[in-house]
Amino acid sequence: MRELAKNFDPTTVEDRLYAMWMEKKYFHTKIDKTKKPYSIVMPPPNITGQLHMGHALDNTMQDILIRWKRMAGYNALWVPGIDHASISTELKVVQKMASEGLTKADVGREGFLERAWAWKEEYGGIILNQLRKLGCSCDWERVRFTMDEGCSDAVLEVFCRLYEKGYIYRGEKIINWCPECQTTISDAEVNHIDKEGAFYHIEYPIVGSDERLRLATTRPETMLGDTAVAVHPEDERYQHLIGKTCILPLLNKELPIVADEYVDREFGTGVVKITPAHDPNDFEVGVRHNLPRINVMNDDGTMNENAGEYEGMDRMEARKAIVERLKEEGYLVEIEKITHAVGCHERCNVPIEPLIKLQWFVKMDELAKPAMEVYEEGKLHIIPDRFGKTYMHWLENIRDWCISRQLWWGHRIPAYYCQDCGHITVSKHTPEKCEKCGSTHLKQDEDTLDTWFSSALWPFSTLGWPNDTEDLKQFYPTSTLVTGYDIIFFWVIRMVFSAMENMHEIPFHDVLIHGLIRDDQGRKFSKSLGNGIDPLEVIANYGADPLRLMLITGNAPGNDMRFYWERLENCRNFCNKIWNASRFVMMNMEEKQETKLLMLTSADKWILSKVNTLAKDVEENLEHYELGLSAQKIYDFLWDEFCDWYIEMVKPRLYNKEDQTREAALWTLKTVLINALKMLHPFMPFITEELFLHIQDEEESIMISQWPVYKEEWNYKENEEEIDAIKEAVRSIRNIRAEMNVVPSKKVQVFVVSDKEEVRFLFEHSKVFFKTLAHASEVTVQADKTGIGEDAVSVVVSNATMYMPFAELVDVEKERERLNKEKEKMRKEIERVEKKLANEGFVAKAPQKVIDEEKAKEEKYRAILTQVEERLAQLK
RNA sequence: GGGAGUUUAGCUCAGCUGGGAGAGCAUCUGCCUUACAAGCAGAGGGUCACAGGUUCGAGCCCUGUAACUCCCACCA
Repeated sequence: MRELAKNFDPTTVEDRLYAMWMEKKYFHTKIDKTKKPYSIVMPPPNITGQLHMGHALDNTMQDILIRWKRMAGYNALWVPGIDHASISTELKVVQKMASEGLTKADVGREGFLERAWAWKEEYGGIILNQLRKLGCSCDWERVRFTMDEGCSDAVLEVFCRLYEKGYIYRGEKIINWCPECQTTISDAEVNHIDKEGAFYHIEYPIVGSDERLRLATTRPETMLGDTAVAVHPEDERYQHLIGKTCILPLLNKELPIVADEYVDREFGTGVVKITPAHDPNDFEVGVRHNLPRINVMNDDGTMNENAGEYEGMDRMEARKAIVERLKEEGYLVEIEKITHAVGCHERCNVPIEPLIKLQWFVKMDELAKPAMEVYEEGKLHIIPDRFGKTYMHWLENIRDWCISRQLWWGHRIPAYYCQDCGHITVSKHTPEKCEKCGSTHLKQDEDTLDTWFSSALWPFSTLGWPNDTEDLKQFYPTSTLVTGYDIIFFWVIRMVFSAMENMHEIPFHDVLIHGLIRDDQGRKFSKSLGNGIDPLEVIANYGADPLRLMLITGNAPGNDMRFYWERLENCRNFCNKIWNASRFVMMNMEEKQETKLLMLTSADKWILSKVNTLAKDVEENLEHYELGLSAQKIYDFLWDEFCDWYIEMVKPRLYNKEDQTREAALWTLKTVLINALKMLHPFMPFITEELFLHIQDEEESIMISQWPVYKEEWNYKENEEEIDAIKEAVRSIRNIRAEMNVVPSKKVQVFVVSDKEEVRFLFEHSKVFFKTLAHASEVTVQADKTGIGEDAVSVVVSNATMYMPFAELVDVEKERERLNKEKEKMRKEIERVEKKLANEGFVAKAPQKVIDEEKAKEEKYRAILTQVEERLAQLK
């Protein structure tokens, strides 16, 4: 048994223990058909990412579940992995090349990919190493990467299958274009940000009339692509204009005035300019009215040849120029300042440009149905359940998913275009010739797939699909997916429908959703605010265990949480507390323990009973994913019950080597501590392992030790009641002493008076607790007040009155006042209970248990009142 | 416009199926008591946002109101 340092120092244990766990291969999971499987696939962090608080929370939760299930005898598997993060990584590599004066065009596709892979090799694993610092017990022999061979194979397989079934198609539709990143993005990647803007009121002259049609737009530059003006079909103001034409200012083009339900009569002037090539709604209107689509912009956000004299200008410059010109020519009648939501790319915050492009899409309506069904049928659980609404709402309103990206880093779309007949061959393997005309002039699509396409397959691709692997048989569907609410629509939904389509089975049974970690002012962590807190720094300064505990306590499931250093310090202090408690236990176990018949005392049985109840509660909370509650209960048990009460109660027995119950005390200390440490291990893996290895030598690691379960033989209800009575008495004495400013060094005699024999028996055998816990010099238990002078202060508890003669310092007046206060309090309590018990409805309808409890209270209060009154009478 | 969440002690938040309001931090008092001052003992502090309702009983369930937050959405 090694000597423990006085304080817990995480830096000296964490790496050593992690290395030990690795070496003993505890993280590696072998398939064991005799055990029930429990599996989690880790949400793969981006290879561009650094570990942040969100990862720390997400992975702590997963590690808790996995460690718990592993100890509880499950065949527990946690698959780690990383995501290629197409767009972020591509940007990083482009940036790096830029510093060398190179562009993508300079190095070409092959050269670029070489650099990207090199980048991945260099930086991609960093975040996984950071997870090790956190203590994550993933199976590192199963690390996957979204672009590794197997995952890539799964991607191609799914693409081909969906294409064959008609769920993947290529079409010319209006998509979200990021002029900055030069790629399409999906609807989910667009953030609507409120921005200051203007509503430009413009007048379009009616052909063959002096009338002018006034309309308002936030994007005047797109008027160059207008191909109609629309009004509501039932709008009385404009009935006479429907079917006529108007003149598009600046271009002097004639535009039809069409009627369409889309127009809101109440909004603006009730007239909308229709630009099918630059607005999704206008696009729809264009389809209904067969309008031409005129694209006036280039991919980089500058105006193109259709913009006439504005060609080459940036879209914002063009806006200014056009507004200026409209003003000059008298078409602009008003500029109204407004704030409106502008769709921006979530990654670069540049306003997206709706453009019509030929892209690949996943047809969603059919695929979404099974994903909704499994939730509605209760096969897929979302915790907390309120997020089920987010899930359903998104699925109900889902639109086709644009999956092609104009990027090089990613899974290249397996579509091959025949240069002769134009036929598209979609195939996992590069086809030698066109499947239609046999031509060998084939050219593969240049685009890659949305990153989320591969992540959507993660639960089964990581287990070996499309091969029929043993891992899939044992661990699929996975048990729990842990992720933040901000990612439900990006990922969770896509995993569910992908699984339903390809596996015909849900990807996971439970989805555990957590919130965001914010700074102490409630703001999101962000680079621009510079308010980020690096988990690795926290770990270096405080340890991984305090961080983990802090992240999961004091927070309701799914709620956001603020990062407070004070809370972290408190968790660090808790580490120190259990460290020292363990140190205390060990200090007393120095000599070889003899195996005697144990004589358990009430205190021993009480704490055993408590730890037993704890096991039951913790299990129940964990089953319900109430991780924070279970951790809190272990914390409270260890600090309050075990340290503050049991250890203090047991000290005299330990210090007296002749004590008959000394061995029982040691055994109980050790047993209870080990049980509590085991329960705490999933939450705080390092410190619990370190202490466990010091305290016992029966098991080789806490990580693979037996999880504590409730035992009926440790249910000592009577002893719990006894010790509770002692605690109440001790607390009362402490209270009085503090109130009267009696210093701890002053020992005072205590008389315990009770006319009940069994109470006297209990106190007679608990004298020691008053001496050690309540600074009593001598304790006398008796049936009446014989020999107790008037100068004693009294304190009344449920089953006894205690008297303490303080000799010189008792002020009878003050004592009377105090007792009267107590009397009044009891009167009120009795009144309350009486009222309750007199209520017929209560007696008739409340459960018997509650009624009995109330009756017991009444009895107790009456007893106290009687004793207080007796004492008052004595004082006179 | 739709949906969700929040409102509990000075601050940050718990409170799991309705049965006498809790924690951490902060404040005040007394203690370096031989595991721990990163500690121990004690204290103060709350109309559980507001108004109704259901119930024998509501912080918890229902309705409405207010304030704040978040998500979704094509009002040009």
